[in-house]
Amino acid sequence: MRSATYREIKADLLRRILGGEWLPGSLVPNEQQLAQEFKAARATVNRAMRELVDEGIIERRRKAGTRVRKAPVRTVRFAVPLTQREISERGSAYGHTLLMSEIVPAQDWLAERLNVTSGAEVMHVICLHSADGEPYQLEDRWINLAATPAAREADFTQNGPMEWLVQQVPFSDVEVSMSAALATKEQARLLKSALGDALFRVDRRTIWRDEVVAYVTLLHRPDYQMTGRY
Amino acid sequence: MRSATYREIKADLLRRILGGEWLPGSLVPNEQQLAQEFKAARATVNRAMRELVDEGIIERRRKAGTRVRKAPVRTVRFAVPLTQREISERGSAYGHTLLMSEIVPAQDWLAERLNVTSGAEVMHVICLHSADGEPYQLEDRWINLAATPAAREADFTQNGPMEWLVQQVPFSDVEVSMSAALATKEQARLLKSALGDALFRVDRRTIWRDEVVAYVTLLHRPDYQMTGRY
DNA sequence: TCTTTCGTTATGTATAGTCATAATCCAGAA
DNA sequence: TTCTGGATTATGACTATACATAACGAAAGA
Repeated sequence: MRSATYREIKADLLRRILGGEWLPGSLVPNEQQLAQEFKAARATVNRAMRELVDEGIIERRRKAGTRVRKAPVRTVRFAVPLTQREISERGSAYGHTLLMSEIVPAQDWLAERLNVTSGAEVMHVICLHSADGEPYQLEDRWINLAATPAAREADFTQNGPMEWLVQQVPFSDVEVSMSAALATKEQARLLKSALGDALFRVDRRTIWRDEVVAYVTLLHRPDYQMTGRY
Repeated sequence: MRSATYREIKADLLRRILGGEWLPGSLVPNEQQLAQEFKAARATVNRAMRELVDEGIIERRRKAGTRVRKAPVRTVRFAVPLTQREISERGSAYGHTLLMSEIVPAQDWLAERLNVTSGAEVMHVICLHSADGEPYQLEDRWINLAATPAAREADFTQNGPMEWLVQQVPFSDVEVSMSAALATKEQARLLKSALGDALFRVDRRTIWRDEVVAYVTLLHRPDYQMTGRY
């Protein structure tokens, strides 16, 4: 019998778990035994098992051994696309209109979100993204000028503020929160929907080197869905 | 100089990338060179780099070498909690009321979602979850009885249908989609909110062994937020 | 000039052996 | 009886080596 690859081992272990052969909570044979069974090196079995840990299928503790998780870690991964890419990958024509761009002192609520002193200069940009000419997303962004002074000279007519920011801070940490919100009159007008429609709202804080670079609210049309998979 | 661990190597590579020493798109030294630099084995460098690939920081291709990603993979991971756990971990008292439980033939729209023939028997369960006595989430679930016949005898008054299902199929594949919806009169009444409020809606299809086991719609109170992090 | 072939190269995977570390368990002391 | 300190054990990590594989690129052939 030929020795198995780590992928084959991983697939086989997964099969036994999903197939109910090894029940949740039960102890899995140790690396030595499995290595022998699959005629592979212990390191190979180890790699297969490590990936199963990453996927939340099993739990491992030194000396205690390896167990099938009782309640698998259930997380969904959502892709967070740039609006422009999201639209063009659907095959639609992307466009955006800069509705506002001004520099103002930060209000209290904003200063807290951006983690700056109240009254510090921030840039406020409102931008409407469209797909095939139809309104798609309303972007309301606040940029911390202390963290990214280059924003003063940025031209958001060519690239939207989102694309610009991603170029500035490609490896940022981001906090996201999603909720539902009722459309105000102004929002409804811009998104060509009705006053009081339920809009899907995404709030993001972009953090880079312990500074909040930007805070943005994205409002989507009522029919918008964000989908993901385990 | 002592040889570095894979964690140290990974941290150092990350530092150089985040610190701007290695710019997006640029070529990273190969494993040999890095192994020499860190006085470690190639396998150790390899492991560090593989984890950076997992995290979407770098891209690797045989022969072509390793590059810093230009547009890092941006995904958010959301924990998908069981409602009961979500509430009790907040320190609130959990409760639920079974509002309906009946077996009916599947309508066309549902048959499509459950991937069964139109008219097949499905179980329809509606359940209201509460935190500290206040309505928290309205669960409207359809269970494919062909896939989980045991649901006929299940008692959802002790454990909610969600907990029951997780026990039945602990390792399921799940499709999630989130959106905003307007509260109907009935929904508003149950959630003690107002008619026409914007509710945060989550739809989930639970798939196990290529069968759709259940389809559920979860409606949250207007102030509900789902948060995550990169 | 265009195409095919093949050598080179960087990553991908596997191996055996070693040492490190955390956790369990048990024996013996207080 | 309770506590403490090893002995044991399973995973975690690292090394050196080897071969596999994908892809680039240059040389050979049409």
